[in-house]
Amino acid sequence: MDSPTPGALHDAVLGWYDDHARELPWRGLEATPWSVMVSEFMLQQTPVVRVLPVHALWLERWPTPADLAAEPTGEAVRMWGRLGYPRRALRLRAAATAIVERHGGEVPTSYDDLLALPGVGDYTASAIASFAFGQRHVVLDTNVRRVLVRAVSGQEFPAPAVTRAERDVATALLPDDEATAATWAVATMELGALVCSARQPSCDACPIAEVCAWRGAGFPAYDGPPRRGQAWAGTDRQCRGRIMALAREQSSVTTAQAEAAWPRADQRERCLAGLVDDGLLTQITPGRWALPG
DNA sequence: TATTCGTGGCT
DNA sequence: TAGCCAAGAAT
Repeated sequence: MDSPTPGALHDAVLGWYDDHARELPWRGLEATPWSVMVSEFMLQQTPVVRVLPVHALWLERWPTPADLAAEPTGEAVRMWGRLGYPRRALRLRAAATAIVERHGGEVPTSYDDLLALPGVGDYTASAIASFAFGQRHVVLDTNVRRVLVRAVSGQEFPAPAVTRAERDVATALLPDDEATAATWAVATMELGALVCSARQPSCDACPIAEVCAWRGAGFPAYDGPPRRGQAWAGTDRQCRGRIMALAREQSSVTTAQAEAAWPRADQRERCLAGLVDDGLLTQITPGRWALPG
């Protein structure tokens, strides 16, 4: 099978996106850079359907970075709800503060300035620069990585961490034109999210199925290094989650409530101390904790 | 580079 | 049903 020309690949994916893109609040002409930025923080490791209602609440309450920066960190954590990884709420508020202090309250437009913000790594900086400002960047998230490794390399799943080869492939495929590159980035992500999914890809609905190397090779199973699952039962994360759920629901958490939520003493105390150390909780009196005010 | 860090739906 | 997985970042 001949390799497709980049132009043909672009046309197929961009055409598919034009017909099948979801209408999301952080897309479209009315979306501000701040709305895009909030969405990118929330979408880190969290599905779109769960982000939608929380994103709406945040943008209604804090329509600008300055609005969020003016609030106590505990309010950000409470409004984060059950999205998970609540340190993202702290980082988003810290990023808002940095935007006020360093960028006059406007979300910075350059990749380097974005990358310097708390909670912003390579993916998020590229995504904001591309989606909010229409710039040309390689945007390598889990969806794009899966699409490219399947279509180009013929493997079911990408390696645990981004490889040089992956980035080279993504760079080579990035359209030259700035606006087209930005649409390409969101289109390849959308293709991975809606069609080229991890478990049950809908190859019959895929615009590049005919040139997909993985499909062409007969869908060989992943044979790379084992991908570590995330342990949950009995972990500190579960313990921390229980305590944070109490803190969000109530004005404070007592020792007795924490004991009821997590009987194992040494782990409970370690997690409480860790949450305080992370800035997610404050010990307001001996034996009583609350979200930071 | 390998771990850690929430939450919940899906198969 | 018990994993697997979801627009990652920080350390």
